[in-house]
Amino acid sequence: MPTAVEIEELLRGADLRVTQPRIAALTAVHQHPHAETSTIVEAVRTDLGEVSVQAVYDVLRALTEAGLLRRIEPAGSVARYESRVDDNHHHLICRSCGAIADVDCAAGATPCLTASENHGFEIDEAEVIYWGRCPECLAAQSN
Amino acid sequence: MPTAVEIEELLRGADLRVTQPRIAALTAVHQHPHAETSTIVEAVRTDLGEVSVQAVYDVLRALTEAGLLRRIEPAGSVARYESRVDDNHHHLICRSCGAIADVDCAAGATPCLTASENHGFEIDEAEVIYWGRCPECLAAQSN
DNA sequence: GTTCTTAACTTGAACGGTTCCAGAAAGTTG
DNA sequence: CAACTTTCTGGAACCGTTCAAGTTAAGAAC
Repeated sequence: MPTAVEIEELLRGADLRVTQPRIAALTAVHQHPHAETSTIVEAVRTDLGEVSVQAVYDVLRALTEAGLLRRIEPAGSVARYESRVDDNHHHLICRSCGAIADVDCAAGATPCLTASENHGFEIDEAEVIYWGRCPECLAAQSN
Repeated sequence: MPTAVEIEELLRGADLRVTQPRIAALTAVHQHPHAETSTIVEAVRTDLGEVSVQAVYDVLRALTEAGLLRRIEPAGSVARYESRVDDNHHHLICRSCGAIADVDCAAGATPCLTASENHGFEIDEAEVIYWGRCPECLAAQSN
C-alpha cells in the first residue's frame, strides 16, 4: 500500500496535476482492489467531504489513460478499477456474488499473446477471465 | 447456415415454443455472427415487419438460457450474440473498430480451465479476449 | 509573491442499453 | 375446440455513464 507521498509521486510521474480528488481516488483503488465507481466515490467523499460524481469519473479516466489504473469490465458488471497494472495478471470471477480474485498468468510474464490463428490482427493484450464460484458461494450452496 | 427447418428443430430440441420472432432472431444471429441487439432487431423486422424491441430482448434471453446462443459482452461494447456455442472458442477484438473474429482455443478442446492458483474457486469457463487491431484498421493507420 | 494559463471540478441535464410491468395475443395440451 | 401457459406489445422506468457550460484551483512565468 503506497504512502501519501508515493501516491503523489505516482501522479507527478504521470504528468498529472496533484489534486485532492486524484490522491483520494488513487488511494481508494489501492485500498479496495476491483472497486466499482460508486465505492470509489464513497471512499473519496469519506476523505474529502463533498466531491461530485463526475469529478470521480473524470479522475478515474485520467488515471486509467495515464496507466496508473486499469479498468476492467466483466460481462454483467459495471466498470471496476484496480491498481495492479502492467503485470499481466488475470481474473477469477464468481458467477453468483461477483467476487473477483487475481491470478497470475499461467503462461508467465509475457503470455498468452499467441492466438492459434490471428486473422491478420496485431494483438497487444490477452485478457483472461475465469468464471466460476467462489469458496463462500460454494459453501452456501451445499448447505 | 441452418435451414428454416433446422432452426425449428433447434428450438423444439431446447423445449422452446416455435414462434416467428424466435425463428427470425435465431436465423439472424446465424447470419450475423457477433451481432448486437439492434442489428438483430433490424433483421427480425426485415423478416416479419413490426416486432417490439422487448420481444427481441426476451427472445435473445430465452435462447441464451437454453444454450442456443451465447452472449458476449466485451468491455466498452454492448451485448453481442453468437450462434457458436459449446465449442470453446475465443475472440479477437479490434480496439479501433470493434470488429470481432473467432479463434479456436490454443489449448485444445477442453482448455484453459487451469488457472495458476484457483483461490478455492470452482472454475467452469475460461473466457479469453485478444485485444488488438484488425487488418483494415492497421492498413488505415499506416496511410 | 502575483499573475496568467490551462487543466480540473461543479452543477445539471441528457443519453442509451436494458429491464420492469400490466395487459393482449398466440402457441400448446387435452 | 377449450383451457392454459407462455410469449409479445406498449409504455415507462432505471442506472451507469457521458456531455456541456461555467467556475475554481494547480502549476509555471514573471
